[in-house]
Amino acid sequence: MKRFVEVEQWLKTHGIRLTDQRRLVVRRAVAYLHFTAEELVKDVREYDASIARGTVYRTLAMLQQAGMVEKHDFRYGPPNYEVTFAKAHHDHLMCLHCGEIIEFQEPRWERLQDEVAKRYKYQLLTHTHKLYGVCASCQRSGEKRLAEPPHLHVEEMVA
Amino acid sequence: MKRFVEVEQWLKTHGIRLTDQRRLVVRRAVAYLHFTAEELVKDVREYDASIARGTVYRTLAMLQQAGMVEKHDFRYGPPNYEVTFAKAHHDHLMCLHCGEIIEFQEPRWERLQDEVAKRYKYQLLTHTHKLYGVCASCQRSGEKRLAEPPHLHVEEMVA
DNA sequence: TCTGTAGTTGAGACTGAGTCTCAATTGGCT
DNA sequence: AGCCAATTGAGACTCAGTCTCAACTACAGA
Repeated sequence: MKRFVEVEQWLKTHGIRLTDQRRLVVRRAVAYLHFTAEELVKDVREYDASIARGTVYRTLAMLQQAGMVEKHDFRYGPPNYEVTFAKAHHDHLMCLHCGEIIEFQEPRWERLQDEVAKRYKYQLLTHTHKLYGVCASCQRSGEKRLAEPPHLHVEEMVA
Repeated sequence: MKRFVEVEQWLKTHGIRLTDQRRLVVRRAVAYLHFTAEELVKDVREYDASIARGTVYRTLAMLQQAGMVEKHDFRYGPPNYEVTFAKAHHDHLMCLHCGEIIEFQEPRWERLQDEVAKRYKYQLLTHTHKLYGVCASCQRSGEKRLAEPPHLHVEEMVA
């Protein structure tokens, strides 16, 4: 992971005032790949029990605004956040059994999209493209039950 | 719209027991293009004030299960339901200013999807593909404010 | 380094959307 | 017509997220 100073610098240049709470939220966020707001709330509270839930939500909204994280509505459970800082655009493929999320790029899509937008005279701003299926290993284990919301592992705090 | 008898017949063959409440919910649902659960609750209550909110949600879940409606998570507000009874697969293009939703088909996508799924050895089940932008008329009127959840018009009860 | 102030925070009440429970009711097979 | 499993209404409950406001704090400027 990038030195954290870089991220802080970047936040400052985006007019974001740095507080201890924000530093913590951002640090913990970058330690994840995908996470839900509530998971992050729980996680940061292990480092600072007094941090308010509202603060986490506010910070996430701010980071999203600044383009550092993206909010994704997957099919099950609450929205998932993803840190996209210095990351190329990609779409998602999700396993409905184990909740695994694969990110992939497919430039040919982007072209088709532009075509569709032109067809309807839309000025395209964003898009979401999500594929849902069953991953190879779940196919093998032949599980029957349907997806729980994807589960995350807590990693160590980034220095 | 199709004669309602047809729809009822179809429900029966899908093992769905017909009750007055279900008949009402289904009739009102097919009167819309896209609607949210709460909009439908409010709407059916104009015909039967005593209908329980839970009944509407249960019926929607059932119709979804049976493949008669689809649930879409658009970017703003609660999920949107769409009656897909006897309707070909399509994706969506939404205007972030006025909430207009355009349905379009793009078979070339389906092929690309299969390719991606194969690449990761996924068995593909479904997908969602949503484009967001600004429609031609909103571009002209140059509105600044961002999307309210799409707004619906209540149509007359289908006979 | 100090200060003023606009921006940020914690706490907790509040909201919206959806789920659950359970006793009472009902559809539809026989 | 009678039976009983499925369905319903009512309302309590949950979960995720928002809002309010007094107290606190980052940081630009003196």
